Amino acid sequence: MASAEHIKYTFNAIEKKWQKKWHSEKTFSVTEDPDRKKYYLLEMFPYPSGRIHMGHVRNYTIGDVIGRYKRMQGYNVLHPMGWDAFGLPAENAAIKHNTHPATWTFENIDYMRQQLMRMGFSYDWDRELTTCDPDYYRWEQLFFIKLHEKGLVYQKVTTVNWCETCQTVLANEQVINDSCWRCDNLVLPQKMKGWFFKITDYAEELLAECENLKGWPEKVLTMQRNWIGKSIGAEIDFPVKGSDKSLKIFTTRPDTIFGATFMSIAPEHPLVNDLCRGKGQEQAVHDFVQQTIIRKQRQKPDEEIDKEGVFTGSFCINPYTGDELPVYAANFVLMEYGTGAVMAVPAHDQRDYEFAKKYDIPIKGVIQPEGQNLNSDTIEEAYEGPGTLVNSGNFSGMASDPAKTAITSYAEQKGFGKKQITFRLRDWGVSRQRYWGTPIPMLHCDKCGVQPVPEKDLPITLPTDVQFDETGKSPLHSMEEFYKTTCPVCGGEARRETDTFDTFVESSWYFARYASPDYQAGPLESKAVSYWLPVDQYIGGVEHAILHLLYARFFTKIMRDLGYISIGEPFENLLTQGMVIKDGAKMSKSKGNVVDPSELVEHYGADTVRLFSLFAAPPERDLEWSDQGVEGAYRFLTRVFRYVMDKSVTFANHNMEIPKELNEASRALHRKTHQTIRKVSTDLKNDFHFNTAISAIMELVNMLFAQAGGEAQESVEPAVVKEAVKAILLLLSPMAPHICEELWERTGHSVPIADTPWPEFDPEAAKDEELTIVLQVNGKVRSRLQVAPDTAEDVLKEKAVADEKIQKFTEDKPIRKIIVVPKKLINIVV
RNA sequence: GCGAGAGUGGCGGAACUGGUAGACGCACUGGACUUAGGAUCCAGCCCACUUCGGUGGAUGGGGGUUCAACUCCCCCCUCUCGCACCA
Repeated sequence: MASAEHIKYTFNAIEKKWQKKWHSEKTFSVTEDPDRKKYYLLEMFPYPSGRIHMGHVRNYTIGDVIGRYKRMQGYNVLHPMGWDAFGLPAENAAIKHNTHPATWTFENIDYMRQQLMRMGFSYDWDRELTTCDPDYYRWEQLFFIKLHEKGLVYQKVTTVNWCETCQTVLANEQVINDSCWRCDNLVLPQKMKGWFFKITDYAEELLAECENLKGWPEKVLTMQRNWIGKSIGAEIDFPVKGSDKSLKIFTTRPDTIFGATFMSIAPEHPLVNDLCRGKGQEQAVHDFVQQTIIRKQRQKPDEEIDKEGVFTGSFCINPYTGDELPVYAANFVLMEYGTGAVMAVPAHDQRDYEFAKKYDIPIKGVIQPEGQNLNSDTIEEAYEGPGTLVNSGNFSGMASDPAKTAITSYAEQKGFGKKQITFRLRDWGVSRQRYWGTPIPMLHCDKCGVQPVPEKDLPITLPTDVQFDETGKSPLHSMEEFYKTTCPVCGGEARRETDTFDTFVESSWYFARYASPDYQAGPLESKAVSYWLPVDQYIGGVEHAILHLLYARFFTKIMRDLGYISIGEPFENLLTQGMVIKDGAKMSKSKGNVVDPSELVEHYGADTVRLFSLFAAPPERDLEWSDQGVEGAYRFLTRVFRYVMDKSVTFANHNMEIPKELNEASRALHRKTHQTIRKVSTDLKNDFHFNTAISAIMELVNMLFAQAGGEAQESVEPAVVKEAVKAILLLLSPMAPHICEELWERTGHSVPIADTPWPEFDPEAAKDEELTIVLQVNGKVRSRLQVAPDTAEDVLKEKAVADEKIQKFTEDKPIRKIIVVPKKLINIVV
């Protein structure tokens, strides 16, 4: 019997021992090996904000289990880690603490790297990359220049989302409820010049390929589809009466065009001034436009505003009917979508209906729903469904769908319209007025205009000797040494672009760089990327369902079209893990419910923290943190440790064969062992449900304790116990690797568990000797039957009917039917 | 408003293609060991009734299909997330 001291679970020493070993022996470093099947596993890399939080721990633990499991299955597993190191918090911290963003960032990285290592994650640290490293972002600059050549980036002045607090522009995707995604302050519209990626050129492909992303959660795909927002319709020109101009509208309902009774245009529409000039409406329109714009800014996120508008004084001619339609500037028409002008059909569009009622505009029904009689004088809401066209000239009598095509073709023939597909997706604005980011490799020459920086001059490195002031403005804007340059065309004086990239650019391609992180001759080494890509399993939070994942998909297509890679989609399978919750709310400093991973590791060890975050909930669901639950995970590991240490001497000294003849207790354990291997293997393979896998292992451990405890029981064959313990250690090792390696070693294994193959179960051994057949009478459980698995159906029926308890319920009632579910149950209907 | 997901003991969560509802863990209760126990081990633990053998009820609510429903269908309620005047 081992001494108490000997069996103490000294997790701290054990974990550090193995972490050191993994590090020094480069256990998890990999290289391309064409003879082995690769598995590229990736978790979303962190922003180095200071310390890792529970969300990271959960995300990376899930990934680590998969990585270690795949590795034991013989895959060549690439599992890298790095840092999304550019971003605004570094600048804010720099101003606040009077330090440099780089200093702050690198200190955080050092600290967080050590935290991750302390968790025992199986990363290939040789591939660690940091996006603020010029060796990384230089390739981003190269992409940009190449895309500029291809016409896929351009500069334009637009109304952008400006965050006053962050002193920068935000992409549409970064505006949440009209507020900044980072600081939560209200975002204001501002006109500004900036660089854009033509992501809309890829809208169709990004949408279509959603169909092929079989390994993605439907929820994420739906969000992406909605975000891209494809609408098929028509663009029609409505001539302005008494003018040579016309108003271009977009509609998805050309079949309702005969029902148009007015036009509405966005307050910001460029024709607004022309339309009201000389009509006596200038003042009214001007006031309305001003008022609407101001109100839009002040509007609260969820507020539904009343539909309002003002007559511009002009009329448009409906090219189908010749009707004169009054043109209104209306507050609900969006300049950013379609053409910024719409034809209004109050009978068949609820918004137009409300507007028409308010301003007393006629309502004209042109779609007759099947089996109803729509009377446009009495309807109380618009009918938006399909139907048969009425009052629609030659098109009357047609059904909505064919009418859409017919009416559009007519416009095409006559030359005043065409079929048009509109996307909700906007081009991606990437200019940020910030310092701590990748410099945009462009310059402006007064003579030659905007020019890309020549490839040979790359990278444009971010200067480090900069001063910050309280305003938060980027120091680059006033830094002559940086922006003063010469024009590559004429050699004259030129001004370098002082904006930097949106940091989402860095995270849009890092997964590809991991394949060849140190490659100097280009962004990607083709041999390496063609071996490793695509990512087989990507894991991260749902909060990136649109932003990051859409950009990464876009960049993959760009890199493909630039010839760097041959794949079109970056992530084969996507797992979006749920949030970590405490006391019913997301962990946050303001709520005071944060749990610090490092404190827990200190107290219980990394294995316990890992085990609990896997056990408490399946990965895709939110995880409710429970301090007592952690205690339970710790208790379990301690139990395993004590049990194995108790037997370790026996195990280490004997290579035991399992005898052919076993007593009942031994057979039961042997069976349970193989059933556990089967259960854990399927849980890990199918849906990463680690919680049920762990509970299966717990059951096996419980059985060992139960058999060891009872004195009256027959003794269990040591070889069978050894087999069970081996299985427990192997199955548990991806989740709690340190303790398993330690016990593995102490039970006499010289090859580490990480290099040991995943166990196979013996179907013969896993087979139940006896089955419990449930006996029901009229669907209610009345008794149970123990039978051999191969018992014939007639015998089963016979036994069931003869069962004492069953007889109580069936006597003097005729048996109408007996239903037999093989190996499960018998239901007797009386 | 639209779209997606979810509602199961005191709690986190199990339940394969319809077939024993509540695995496993936490909390709780009792016992053993003990100077002590907040360590460990064993046992109990959905609710109600009970002659302690059982009986009835129970997976948000209501209805339906079926020999059999947490699981399938219809209606309703609640919660979470996403989108939100997208023409």
